[in-house]
Amino acid sequence: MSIDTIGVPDLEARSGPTTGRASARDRLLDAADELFYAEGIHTVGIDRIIERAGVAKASLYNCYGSKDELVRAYLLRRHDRRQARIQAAIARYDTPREQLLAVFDALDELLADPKFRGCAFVNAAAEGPAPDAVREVGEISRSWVHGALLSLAIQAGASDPGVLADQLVLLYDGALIGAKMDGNAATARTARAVAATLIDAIV
Amino acid sequence: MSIDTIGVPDLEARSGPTTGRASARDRLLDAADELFYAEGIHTVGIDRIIERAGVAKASLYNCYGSKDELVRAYLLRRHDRRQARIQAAIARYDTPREQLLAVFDALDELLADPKFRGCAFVNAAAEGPAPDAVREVGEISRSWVHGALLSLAIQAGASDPGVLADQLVLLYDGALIGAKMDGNAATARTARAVAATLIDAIV
DNA sequence: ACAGTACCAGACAGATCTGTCTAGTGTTCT
DNA sequence: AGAACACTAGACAGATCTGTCTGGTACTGT
Repeated sequence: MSIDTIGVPDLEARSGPTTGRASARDRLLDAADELFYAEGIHTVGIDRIIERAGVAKASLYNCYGSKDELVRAYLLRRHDRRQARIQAAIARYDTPREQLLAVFDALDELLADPKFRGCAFVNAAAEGPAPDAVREVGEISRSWVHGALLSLAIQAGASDPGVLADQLVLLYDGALIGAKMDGNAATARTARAVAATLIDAIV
Repeated sequence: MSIDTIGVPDLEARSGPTTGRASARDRLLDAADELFYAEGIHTVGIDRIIERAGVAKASLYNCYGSKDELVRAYLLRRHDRRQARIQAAIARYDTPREQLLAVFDALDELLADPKFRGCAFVNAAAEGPAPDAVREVGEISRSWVHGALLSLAIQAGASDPGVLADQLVLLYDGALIGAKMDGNAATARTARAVAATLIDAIV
């Protein structure tokens, strides 16, 4: 007890802006992110999360109100990361063609991560009749991806950009599933190759 | 009670070969199939299954030993149906090219079914760290699909049939996911169109 | 100094889960 | 008639789940 109490000021001096440790809210989100993604939302109970976060149960319900809302926060964070990853990949290139293919390069990196366990939105939706939070955030993320690919397809001068975007989303999904189910990280490169064929054919 | 008892001989006269009602084992598998697929394995408890099957709990454990083994039977049945569906689609055509595309026609029919809730194997795997039964049957089914496509790709004279088979599996997976997540049954036709492009390009 | 805030520790309620066990019913085969 | 069999009904154990509530600690701003 006293050791913990003494430790806090040390951390405070070293790192954060105001508080030393991350806030209970942030630690909860970190723990939820790791556990939900690795083991599934249904499988992971509140108790495991608060234990890993080093947080009292009351704090969880103070910060998030319910498990469902914690799930929403978890998925929103996953979406933020996906968005950032794809935008960063796109930013590395200048032409729409290269930018479209860069999306699959980013996917390739993702699949190579040993912590990869599939798409968080697909996994969450597959666990059963999805609560509102799961459907809503899933829809947000999927339509964002579709929109990003559509926008690039238009810039690439595709004759039918809507069709191309649908095809590329299909490849994106297929690579994610294949990598998860078969443990085969090469699916992103397969998808990239098909994408290149489609882009070059349709433009 | 007596009404049920009287009803049995009637059913016996009408239908089944030896017994009137289907056996407890079969009724359990029917109930498990519907409930697990519609709502998820984790979500559906034993009690719901035995209630729908009209079967005593002891009978479930007599027939299957555990919930996990019932899950295995459920997935094996799903695999059998998938196999039958694809084989039937292939049997309708003569040329390998048409047969490959027929796989996606069969998929199209599947997605149009209002009961469609995604791929049972993907869903089961997404619920969390998968028990042996889930991993084993999932692997059986996925490698069977891959093998079927590979065999057709060889017959079609593809220069690199392994690559083509990988690409087609990717499209198959992508269509399944897209249809589930976006409620868009058109993904099978999108996948079919891409498949046609790939087949015609590579052969 | 003191109120307010953020947090921790853990008991508790009420529901639900898998799996076991007892006891009894009805049919079939010999 | 009687043994074997498949099955039903439901209590029960033991674990686990979400969410609430009490009581206490430590730091912050005034």
